[in-house]
Amino acid sequence: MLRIYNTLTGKKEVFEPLVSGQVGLYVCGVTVYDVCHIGHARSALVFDVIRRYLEYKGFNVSFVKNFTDIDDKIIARAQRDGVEWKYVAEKNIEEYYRDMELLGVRKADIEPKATEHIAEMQKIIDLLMENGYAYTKDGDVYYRVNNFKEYGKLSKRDIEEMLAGARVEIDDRKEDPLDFALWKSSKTGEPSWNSPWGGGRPGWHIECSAMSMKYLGQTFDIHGGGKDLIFPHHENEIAQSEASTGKTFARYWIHNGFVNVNQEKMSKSLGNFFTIREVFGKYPYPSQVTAEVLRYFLISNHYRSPVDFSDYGMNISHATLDGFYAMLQKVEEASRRTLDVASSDQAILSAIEECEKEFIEAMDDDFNTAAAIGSIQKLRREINTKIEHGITQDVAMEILGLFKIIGSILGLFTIAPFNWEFLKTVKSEASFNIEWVTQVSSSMTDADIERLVNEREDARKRKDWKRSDEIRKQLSDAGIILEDRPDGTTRVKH
RNA sequence: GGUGUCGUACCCAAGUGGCUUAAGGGAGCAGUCUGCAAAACUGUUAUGCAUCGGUUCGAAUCCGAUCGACACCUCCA
Repeated sequence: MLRIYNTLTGKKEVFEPLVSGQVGLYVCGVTVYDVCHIGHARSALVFDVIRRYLEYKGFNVSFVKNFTDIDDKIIARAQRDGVEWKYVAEKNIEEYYRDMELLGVRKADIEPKATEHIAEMQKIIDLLMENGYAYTKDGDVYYRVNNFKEYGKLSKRDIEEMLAGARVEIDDRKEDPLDFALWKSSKTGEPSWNSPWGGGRPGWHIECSAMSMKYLGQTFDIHGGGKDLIFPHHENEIAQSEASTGKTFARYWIHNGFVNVNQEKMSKSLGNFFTIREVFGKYPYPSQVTAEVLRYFLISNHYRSPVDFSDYGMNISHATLDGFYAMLQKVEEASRRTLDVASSDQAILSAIEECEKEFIEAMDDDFNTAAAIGSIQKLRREINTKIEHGITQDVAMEILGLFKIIGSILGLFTIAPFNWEFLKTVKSEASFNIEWVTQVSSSMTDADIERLVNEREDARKRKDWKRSDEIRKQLSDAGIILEDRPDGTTRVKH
């Protein structure tokens, strides 16, 4: 039984979709005025996992994620750079897709663009005009917040208190400072669409009402986004949508927490701002490895809590994944050996069962990926303990199968175990600060490595420990780690 | 000024009334194994969950106060 924390009620609720077996999921995508940072990555990853889990649970998910490709910031960016606003939007959509591919985030089922839904937006504004929720002023159209009695129900805000805060801008054109624009008249040179209220462009918020309702219906199951969108964006979406339809808009609201740096929200002014691209560029491993490390890092916290991004955190995540991949390598080796019966089989099979149960229990509890990961950690330990005594092929296949399923939900373990790249650690003596190694690509070819490993094996047979250790050192300097197995053979990690 | 979230071991982090005299990971220490390593494994590190009161048969979990951190009220994932 899946339970979801609903921002609207402030409680975890049992999830029951509108139509049994179907889920309509809308997530606010990006406003394409710039490239994505790791905050966007977190949001994308969180909802990627939620979507995958819903699918795993057997729901038929309609996942809609929009692009807001017309907005003040896009226009401002275009003016700053002396390019067409359309170019800014298209360029950043391209960049977005590149980033999402790097991250291994699956595409949504429908990815609509605001500029392709102007008519739908105008229809909603029309309805709002008709029933008194909107008014025009000098070619702009505003939403009359005071008429929507439930305004503030999502962000738990009181209209009176907000006014008392006195930080709302005063604008003579509005009847009330809280009113917000549904439609903005365009100045010359700005993008403009014809409308009953004159040439102009949509205000922020209306695009999400239009696109979500178009593809998922006037009432749909889940609406998500970053915590910062609760107010005003989602509050306004509710006001617009519910006032125009008279029906409940989204039933469950899910909001992910921020990515912080040094306990503070990332922001350009603080200079603690990382784009997805920068992280991939800086982290000296293949992008598939980086993707899993970043993903692991971000989902090892609960999605609603803030998470502090750091090099250290990335390294810890990498080291943890190393543990899983090292185990998977051993299991894969075992799966190639023939062993008819093994005393540990039963223990592992029940550990698998236990893990599956705990994993589902954790995910069912508001997508608790942190606890879910705990369950596979326990299994990893159990497998490592038992695998020394040998396991049968069947059991090895069971293990690999389970990790495949769990991996497909979390977006992890997508790399063939022997292709994983282990963390090259540099430990300082003081604590255990691990630094990113700037250069890991070794000049050694696979043939070189093989030759040295073979030479070392000969040396070990002769009990020439000196030569053996020399070679091990030489390889470790090149970033290749050797582990001697009990049977005399050697595992090569690189 | 208003509103909200949060404060769990050396670090990260789950748990939000009895399953928990607090999961999992990292780090430290002590072992097992090993030619030595590495890896893996075992044991160990919070009678206590910011502080002080209260409610309850029972609280990290509920209530109140205090201290601290962050966020939102303006664009923001």
